Amino acid sequence: MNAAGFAALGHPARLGILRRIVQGPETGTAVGEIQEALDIPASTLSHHLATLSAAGLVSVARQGTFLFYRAHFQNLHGLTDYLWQDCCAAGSGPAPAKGPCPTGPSLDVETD
Amino acid sequence: MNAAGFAALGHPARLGILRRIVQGPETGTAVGEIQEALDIPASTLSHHLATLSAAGLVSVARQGTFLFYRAHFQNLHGLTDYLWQDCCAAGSGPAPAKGPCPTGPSLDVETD
DNA sequence: GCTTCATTTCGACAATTCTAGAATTTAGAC
DNA sequence: GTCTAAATTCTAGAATTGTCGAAATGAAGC
Repeated sequence: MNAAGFAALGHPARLGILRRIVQGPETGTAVGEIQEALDIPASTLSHHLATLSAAGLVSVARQGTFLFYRAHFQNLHGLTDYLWQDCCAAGSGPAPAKGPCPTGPSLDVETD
Repeated sequence: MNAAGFAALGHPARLGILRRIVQGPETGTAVGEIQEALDIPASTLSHHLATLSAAGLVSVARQGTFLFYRAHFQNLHGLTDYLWQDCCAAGSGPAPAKGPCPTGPSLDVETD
């Protein structure tokens, strides 16, 4: 189950899609907006969104003809929580230990 | 670059391998030990270790005929740091906010 | 040098994932 | 009911990843 979550993040396009969703309004981001911003063919985008959704990393809600995708933060947290439980089990390195909100946005998704 | 890291975690076998390495001694875990513990054919295991290594999640050192794999915690941290910078950029949900070492080991890798 | 052990590389096949155009579904407006 | 817009599903080909036995490599010990 966790592997599926990481696998869903393991593609530059999906990382970019998730980022767009995360940085969008809390009410969700429409597929068309993502498509326009990232310039991905609609069917390909839909496929990636389905992968993210199946992994529980995003949720979707319809509003008229639009579908709004929102980040599922709880499951995103769960994913890294899992990783740090592993790390801490080894007693190695001081875990993340980051405050509620560290630096800020500064990510290169397509720098792959 | 980050996508490769997540992709490396995106396979149950590799998650199990990493877990084994992380929970092993800080000096590293020999391939043979991992193989015996997880019962994976040597060539398959080697392939997965190469993937983890290419993603920078583990490092390797030879000692005689043995190869000892160790977790590269800095890069593991970097991976989740990346994720939380994304999340925080949205101003949503209180980031991980976990102390240095939370609960403990209690993971099901193969529960997939 | 030969042997043995630990691990990787090679090679071949199966399985999965990625991509994207075309057809379809869903919902609202007239 | 028909039209239009938004997004998905269908379909298929390309590309990548996963699996694993067999052969090759690297490092000791004799």
